[in-house]
Amino acid sequence: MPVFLHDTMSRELRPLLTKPDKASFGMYCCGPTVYGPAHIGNFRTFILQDVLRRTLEAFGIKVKHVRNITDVDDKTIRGALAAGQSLATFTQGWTDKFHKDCTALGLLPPHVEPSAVVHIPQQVAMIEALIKRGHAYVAKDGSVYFKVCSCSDYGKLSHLDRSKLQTQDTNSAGQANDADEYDRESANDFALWKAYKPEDGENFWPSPWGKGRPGWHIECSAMSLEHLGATFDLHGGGFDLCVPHHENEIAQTECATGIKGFAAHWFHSAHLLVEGDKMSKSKGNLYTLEQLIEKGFTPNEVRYALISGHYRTSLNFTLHGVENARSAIAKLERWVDRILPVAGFSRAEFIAPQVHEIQTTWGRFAPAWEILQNDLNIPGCLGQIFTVVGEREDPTPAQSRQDVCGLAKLLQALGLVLFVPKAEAAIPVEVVELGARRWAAKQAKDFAAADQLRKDLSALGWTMLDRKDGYDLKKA
RNA sequence: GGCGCGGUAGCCAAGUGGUAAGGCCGGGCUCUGCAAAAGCCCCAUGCGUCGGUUCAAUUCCGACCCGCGCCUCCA
Repeated sequence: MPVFLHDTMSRELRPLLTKPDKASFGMYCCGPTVYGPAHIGNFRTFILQDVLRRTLEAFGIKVKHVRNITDVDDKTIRGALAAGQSLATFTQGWTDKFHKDCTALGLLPPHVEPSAVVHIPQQVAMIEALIKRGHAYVAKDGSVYFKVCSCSDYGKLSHLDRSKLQTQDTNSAGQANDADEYDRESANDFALWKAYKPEDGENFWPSPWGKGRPGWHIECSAMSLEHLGATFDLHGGGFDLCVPHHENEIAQTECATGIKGFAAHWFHSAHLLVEGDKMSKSKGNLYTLEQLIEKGFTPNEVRYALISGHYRTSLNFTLHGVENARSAIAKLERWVDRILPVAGFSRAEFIAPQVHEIQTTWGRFAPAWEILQNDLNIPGCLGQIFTVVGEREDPTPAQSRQDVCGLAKLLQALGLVLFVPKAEAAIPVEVVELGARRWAAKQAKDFAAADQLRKDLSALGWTMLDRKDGYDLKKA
């Protein structure tokens, strides 16, 4: 059974397979706009795409994953000017930060990560093709707009009825949404090329229509065409990108190339709620990975929390949820630690990729793998993993070897890592000393003194966990 | 107005035409000088409401109630 995934356009579950004439499965994902730190909502989408890619690879499909960097648009230009930096310097800084977060979260680097700025010639060529074919027009100020009414099937992704396309009189900022003001023929038309304005500073590029910069939507069309061709296998992004971004991408590419069938499959992930609220800067609930690390969570725990809901259902991200993730991971680690000696594997072997190649079996985790392949049901898969973990009877060595291999492969598909060494806080000298004295008192059966020393330790914010043969000191 | 999503235990969250996975929390037990950790056990006769279809519905159909998203920059 192949991997099945819900497709936004056809609204049905469809198999994901490489075309017979293609060497790999082409997957394009709309990447970040690098004008600030990406927040966990952005990362939920990228992590889900990463799990999809890993799942396809675990299934044996060779994937070509393309995810762009949007490094020219209103926000990046505004940000660079405000920071007094060149656009390139400004966006490189945020790109580096993005890459650092991605690595921490266990995201595999895409095979190609195109920059919009680097692909401006391709965008200009595409706009020229659109004008030539009668799908775009040049406005008085030198801007170029896409003529939506020239594209008969515009809106097919989200099943918009073009005759009922309604553009509101005002936008969310309360400003008039008036076609005349923008020199557009229709308020539905969108910019392919934006003529230079003084507030753009030094950020402009030459074009047949004068200096200016590309519109946002054309960037993705040009980059996907360049790296995956006029048609490819899957296009992903957040649900909010459906309209208008992805509708526009379809229209641009299909009208420019004359080839229908832009992306064969559309993968959209639902948005995140934070503590029950929509995420927004004004509510102060817009977490970045860095903020969560400051709160003491690991990126691995954040990743677990972000994938613990189905991708088509909005997930309520809470701090409590990350704590749940931490407990769940710890439970998994304990189980693996218990079964590893039975299977004859070490922790290092469990984490090392060669273990995954030893056997092709999934052991008792085969059902979990089946569930994951059915519409990327990660919560269902995790539930099944814990069902196995909770089984009463201990497996035989042979069985546990298969289980270990199966679980290792499954965790690799989910991108979750066990036994991540945690940076333990340094233990102050006085705490070490108090601990030693309490242990001595306990050995001497002077329990009154031992209890007092425990109290002293907790007053300093430390707890002492006794084992048979010693003790651990932990920050409370 | 158009398109779409959801309502399952204290919280989070799967799933199925045949009587509710899993995680967290909570409770009990074992262990333990104490405390913790760990292990074991328990924890929804119920899946928004009301009808319908059915031998059987939380699962299908209809109506309704509630919450939400998009149509406007946004993962």
